[in-house]
Amino acid sequence: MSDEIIRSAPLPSIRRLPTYLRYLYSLQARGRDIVSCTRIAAELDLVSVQVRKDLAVTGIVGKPKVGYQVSELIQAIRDFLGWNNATDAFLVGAGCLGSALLGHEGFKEFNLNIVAGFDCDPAKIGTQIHGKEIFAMEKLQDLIERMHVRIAVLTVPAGAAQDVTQYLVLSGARAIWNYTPVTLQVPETVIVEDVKLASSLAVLSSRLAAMLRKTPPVATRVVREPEKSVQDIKEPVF
Amino acid sequence: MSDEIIRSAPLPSIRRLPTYLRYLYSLQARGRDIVSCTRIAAELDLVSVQVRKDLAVTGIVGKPKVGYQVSELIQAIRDFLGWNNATDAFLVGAGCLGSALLGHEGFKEFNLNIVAGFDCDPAKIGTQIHGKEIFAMEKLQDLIERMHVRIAVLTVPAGAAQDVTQYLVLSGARAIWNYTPVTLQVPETVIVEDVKLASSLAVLSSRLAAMLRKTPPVATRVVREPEKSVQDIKEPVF
DNA sequence: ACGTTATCGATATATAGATATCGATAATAC
DNA sequence: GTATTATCGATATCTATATATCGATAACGT
Repeated sequence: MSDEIIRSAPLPSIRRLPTYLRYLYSLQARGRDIVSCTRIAAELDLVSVQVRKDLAVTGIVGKPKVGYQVSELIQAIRDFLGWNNATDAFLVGAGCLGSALLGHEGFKEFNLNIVAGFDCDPAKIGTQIHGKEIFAMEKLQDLIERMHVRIAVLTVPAGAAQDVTQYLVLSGARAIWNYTPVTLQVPETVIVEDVKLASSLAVLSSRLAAMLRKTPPVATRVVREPEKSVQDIKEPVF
Repeated sequence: MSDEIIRSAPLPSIRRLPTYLRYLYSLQARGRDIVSCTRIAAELDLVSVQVRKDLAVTGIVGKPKVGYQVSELIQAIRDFLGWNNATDAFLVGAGCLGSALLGHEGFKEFNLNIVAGFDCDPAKIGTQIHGKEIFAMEKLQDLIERMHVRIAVLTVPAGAAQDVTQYLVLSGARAIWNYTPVTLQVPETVIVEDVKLASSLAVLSSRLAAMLRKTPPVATRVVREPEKSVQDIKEPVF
């Protein structure tokens, strides 16, 4: 009776949602308030059936022959992702990459608000980076509790990643956005999402290697025209 | 006769290769020179069959009851990914994120060498960021040709992404590592690999939202011990 | 030396995801 | 008012990937 399978939405669909969201914003900026899967697919190099199935995971319904209400779609996607209310996060590891993320404007688009940084380097503690205060690691637990922060952005050196993670978990972090290449060990109650830069580069490298094997450098190339310009997008850096 | 299907390696396998590589480095640092799929799987939270199949794409062979030679494995993976010889790349867009990547030590691990940055901001042109010279965009074509650079790391604002891409393609770039959220339009001869930060955050957010729906905050948590410490890794930031 | 066992490589099965098909619906044209 | 058509939503098929199974091999213990 109670062993009904709660099939969560396909991960690939979830991954595509932000792309749709961006496109919808651009439509809104252009004053359009209705859109069809056919059109979305055409603009984003996908097929309409897939778009329809992806959008379905958010629970939205469209009208035959018409399409979807742009504003409703935006609302549905943001609801599904929990991007309607601003979410606070802490950043741990204010090195090169960490500092960049502290100042990254693009996160605003997802309502992700990195409120402060943490580091173990005394030289950094007490300073501000891109307007965000840097605290000592020891302050983490207290601040997580007091500010009800759930997400930690992890940008420490690989060697420190697991130790810091242990500390994060003990301090009450519920989710870790992991920019390190380390496979983190966490209890089941804690969510880890890896930003695997290395995986991404691996795909690029192997494809490039394969292509260079096949096609030795050519002199002329044809540039395909962008199908429909995705130029006039109001949203910023990413 | 000639229509044999050249089935390229599964993308998910390729994505996992860097993880194996890192782990193998750590083994090497600990002086071990033999390893089995069983062991790799245990340490990286995978199953042995999958590891075996993944490693097989590189063409390596192991010995029953023994495993693989660590050094051979490393060599095979790096060969497959083209990470044995240093690869030069240009970075385009020296903003917040771009600057961070210019100074990012972790890329050394993949033998990726970002040799210079490009930007349209006159204030940046001619300066150095993390020791890398910043050039005017106009210099791109000439330098790509003269230095035989194939890879461009794209970190411009979203609004400029497609235009800059067009320019990159015309300037002779063969591969684009895209850190922007834009779906780039390129000719088939050019490789694009997207680093979809937004997708990653979407997964994190939706899982967190789902978890918070189910399990309201609890007071106590159990911390699972890391199975085998992945601590003593010599490799740096990522 | 011989049986036992850990591991590999290959093959087979299962699952997840992508793609194709089709009836139903509502807007538009006539 | 009726025919036509674009689109949705559901179902069906196909493909890619993950998981399971199994024989072969080589080290190890007895």
